[in-house]
Amino acid sequence: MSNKKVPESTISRLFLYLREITELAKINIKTISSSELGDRTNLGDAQVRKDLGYFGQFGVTGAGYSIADLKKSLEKILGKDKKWNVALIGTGHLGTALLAYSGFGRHELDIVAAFDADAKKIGKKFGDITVRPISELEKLTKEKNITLSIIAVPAAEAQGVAETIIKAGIECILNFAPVSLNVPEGVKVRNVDFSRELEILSYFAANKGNGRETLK
Amino acid sequence: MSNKKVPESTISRLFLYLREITELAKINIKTISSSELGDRTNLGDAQVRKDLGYFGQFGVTGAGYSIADLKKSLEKILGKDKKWNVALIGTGHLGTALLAYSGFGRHELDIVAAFDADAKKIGKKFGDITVRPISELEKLTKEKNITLSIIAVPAAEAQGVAETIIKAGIECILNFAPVSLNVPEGVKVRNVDFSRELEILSYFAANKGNGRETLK
DNA sequence: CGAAGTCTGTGAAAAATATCACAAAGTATC
DNA sequence: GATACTTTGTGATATTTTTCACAGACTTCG
Repeated sequence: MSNKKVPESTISRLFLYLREITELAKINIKTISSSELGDRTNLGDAQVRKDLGYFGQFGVTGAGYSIADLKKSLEKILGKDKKWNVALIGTGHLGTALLAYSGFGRHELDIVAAFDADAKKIGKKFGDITVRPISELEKLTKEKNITLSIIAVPAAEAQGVAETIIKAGIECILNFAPVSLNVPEGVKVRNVDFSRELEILSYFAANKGNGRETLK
Repeated sequence: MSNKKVPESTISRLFLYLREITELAKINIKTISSSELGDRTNLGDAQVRKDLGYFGQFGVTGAGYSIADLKKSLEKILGKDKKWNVALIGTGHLGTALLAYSGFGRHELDIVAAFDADAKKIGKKFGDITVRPISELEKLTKEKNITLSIIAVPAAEAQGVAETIIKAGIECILNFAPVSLNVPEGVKVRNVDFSRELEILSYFAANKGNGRETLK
């Protein structure tokens, strides 16, 4: 196991590998080679081995990786052996879609509280979650041991909400608002920005056939 | 203007710059320096200048960039002076949230048709869009001049849907399903994967304070 | 108009990331 | 158990991307 800094892109790919072998485990496949896994994720064999190499030696020379073992190791590395409680701020169209999104449940990531600034939305129920005023965020964070947060509010409010989140003691933010958040050192933000992604695609559409389509 | 290949990350950041100066234009600010713009986007002045440098010279030495001019130039470069028609496939929670999402309209990106495999959803109306069976995708693509597509279907169906999209002649896909799509050369896919983003955050939460938090 | 200050554009350097390529270590087969 | 394959783990290399740093160009102000 190397001591070098692990690129964030490696972490991101590890989740991809884990996702893939979880599917394979379901259909009872026992082993996989780096080249097979590289093909399935469109990433190549060397990338797979390099990424895993940051965390140890998981394979058997000549035979590949045991799916059961690799799955267990990746889950440990990626923190999937623990449960993570998530606060959702903003219960508009997107927020409620996220509440309904089954994908999170499967992954030991659990939205345990929802907040909104709009008085009309307070008290609304989504499954077993009741929408609360943002003023209660700090209290709930302590009570429910919340470590992750999702910002799904309009752009204009996102920075303020981020500050409230940080004051409440949460240090990880998934931001859906299309703004660049300013946060202190130590706070980790990841942005999900649909319209920008779609815009980037439109850039490629605009530049098809003028020599830029090979852009990578 | 350099002839070198433009990194995709540059394109992505150009949209960020454009977003920022569009806000500034609204409040009647006339010029901005690379360092100011770099601060506002948390990207640094050199990055701003380098990114713009791929496409030409837009600034005035000693004075910075004219916001009106830069805005116009970026819009041209990024294809925002044209209109792009988008097909949405999948009208579950996420799909309907996307239909309702006002962000797209503002950006010359327009969802003009929605499709679903579920017979029960066919005919449903969202605003002025009626949900259609996927079998009509190809026809509608021609009729409405659709160039971009959004996949918002369950993971298991995403690959099949992608193939239908490509057969219909659409070459740009924004994929919300948590799978690695396999597409032929020339087709551009971008993935938006909430649960992975949230999982990556949980990795950081899991590794706070053990020397990995400086990971970048 | 000249001096002091500001800010761009861009090569060069550094850092980060991905790919190659191969020795070493295993497996499979006969 | 020897031979032919297969596949890992990892230095070395290549590529990509970011950051630095400064000459040259323009502005501002007295």
